[in-house]
Amino acid sequence: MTGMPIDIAVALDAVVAAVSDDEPRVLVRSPGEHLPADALPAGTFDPDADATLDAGLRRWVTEQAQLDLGHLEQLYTFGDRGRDGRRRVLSVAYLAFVRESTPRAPRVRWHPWYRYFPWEDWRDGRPAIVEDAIFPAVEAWVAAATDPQARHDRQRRTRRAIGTRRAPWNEELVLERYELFWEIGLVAESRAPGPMLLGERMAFDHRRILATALGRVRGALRYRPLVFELLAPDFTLPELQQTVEALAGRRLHAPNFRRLVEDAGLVEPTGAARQTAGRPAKLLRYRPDAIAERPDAGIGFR
Amino acid sequence: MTGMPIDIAVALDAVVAAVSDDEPRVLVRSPGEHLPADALPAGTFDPDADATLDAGLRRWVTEQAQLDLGHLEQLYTFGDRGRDGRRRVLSVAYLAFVRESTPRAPRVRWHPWYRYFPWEDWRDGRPAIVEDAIFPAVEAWVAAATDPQARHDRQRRTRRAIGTRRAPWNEELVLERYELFWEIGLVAESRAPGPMLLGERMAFDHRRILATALGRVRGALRYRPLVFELLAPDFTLPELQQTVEALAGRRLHAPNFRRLVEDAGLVEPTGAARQTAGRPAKLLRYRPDAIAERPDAGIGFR
DNA sequence: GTAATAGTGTCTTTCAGACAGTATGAC
DNA sequence: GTCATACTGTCTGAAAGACACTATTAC
Repeated sequence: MTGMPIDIAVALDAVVAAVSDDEPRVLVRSPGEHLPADALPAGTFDPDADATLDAGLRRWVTEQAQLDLGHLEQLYTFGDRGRDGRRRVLSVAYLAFVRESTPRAPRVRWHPWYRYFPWEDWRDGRPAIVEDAIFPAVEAWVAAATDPQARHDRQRRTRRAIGTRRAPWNEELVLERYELFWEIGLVAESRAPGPMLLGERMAFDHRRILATALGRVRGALRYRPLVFELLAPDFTLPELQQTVEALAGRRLHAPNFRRLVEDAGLVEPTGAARQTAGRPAKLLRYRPDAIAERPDAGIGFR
Repeated sequence: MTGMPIDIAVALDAVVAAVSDDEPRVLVRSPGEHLPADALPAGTFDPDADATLDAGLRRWVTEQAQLDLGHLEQLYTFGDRGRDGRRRVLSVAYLAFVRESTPRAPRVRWHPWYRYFPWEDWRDGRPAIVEDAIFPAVEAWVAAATDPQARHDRQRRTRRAIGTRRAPWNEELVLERYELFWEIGLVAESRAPGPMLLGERMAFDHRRILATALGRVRGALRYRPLVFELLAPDFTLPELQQTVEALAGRRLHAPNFRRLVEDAGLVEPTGAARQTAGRPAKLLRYRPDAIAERPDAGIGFR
């Protein structure tokens, strides 16, 4: 009834994220033989070796990066035919967080996430690349549509992905933006890359997976206490804020951030303090019970 | 570097949802040979026949139910070893919406969603099953933990999944509840089912997939204009409200609902009206431009 | 003292929930 | 007129953003 069995190679791809020096970083394998550009840690799923997909993924990451993953969640399953030009047809992508970026292994490194997406970091205001490169290129693409209906569709898609005067830039639509740029030929991975290429390229469709991950992280930040997976057990409120800002890609208002976190009951003081250049900051720890009390506890900034 | 190719059978499972007569319904295959209980439409993914996972899924649903799907989104990929006791080890689940529940095919029927989850429908207040069956059973399970640490963990998990005085029932945690009941033996699919079994059973792990879907729908309702996929092109505001209530599993305040929908700019009047037993209701249509203007436009009820 | 960073109090706007009341149809 | 359903206006309270201000360190 459900057809003859057909066997397919299944890959597991890992987006392993950390934040250090206020910079979101992602674990990548450096280029080498068979690897034209940076690639995510990945491997084949072997059901005989691993009971679950999670377990298989953890095993590959340990093997390739000597790293034990903390929080792990499934991202998306990509199944385009010949998506990476090889035999593999299905790949299940996962998103993982680790507390520190110290562990290393040969051929693997922590790379700043925004090198692949320079247009996504608005912490110092709107990046020049948006004004100088993206808006003109996308506007030209919209204008190039001959059919009025097609032009209207492009207009709408553009407005959603990169905003306009009326519709502001939506920081969560990372994937929509990347796919738009891919289609227009603004990224090296495009089928027909144009003369101007944005950001660093990755192997296969790994930058698309990374875009999916960044969008997911930004959406989840508000609703779930994800950030704490990236911080040391003890941290200060400014450190927490800077980590959130790094991932959200924009600045937050410190007094309000403080109130949001405290009112949510997400943290408690340890009693100690951390030396800084100014007034010392109180050390805090995460209070896991918060999630039981308020099931949607996150840092509800807008 | 990424290991020898290993081939795996990949299944596609479809949760196809519709709302008719104020009742959320899901498309199921009726029991028969090789099918011990209701099952979701499903089939094997064949990359030679279908370029994408989506396309394969649409083909299977068309074949099994003579039904063309509208909106389709990926739900989750399940990969537990021997999850359905047969050879298949991976299954990619999708969620689809259709506007009407008219089309049919042999051995396939529209079944009320809440038959599988009677504890999820709070439209007429808290269901008796929650008070009479679920709370006692879960409390007994918590109390049965000998280790104090284990008891505390069970306590916390319970509080999150089904609430208490302080923590209210969270309508989105459908999967957490189902998994809790599965573990305690309150559903027929459990490894060790107890004497009391809640809701109708399904084949394989399909009820778990259905729980994932219901949780996803409830979460997405607030942020994305999903409901309109389930309604005829013209509809009244009360119809819209009842459809949302059916999926959310609870009643909403009509005046506020009206304001939320109108302020979001999600609908516009067609000019016509629908006859009812009282004052006629104005007919509306969905305004797709709303999503471009306010990218997070949904029906933001709490 | 100044500079630098951490932290507090309060005003204002926004928005969702409650509720009282009005409108328009069938009978 | 009554009944039933659709729709409107207004108050209220919670929460988030802006902003002015205070606190505690190093120098």
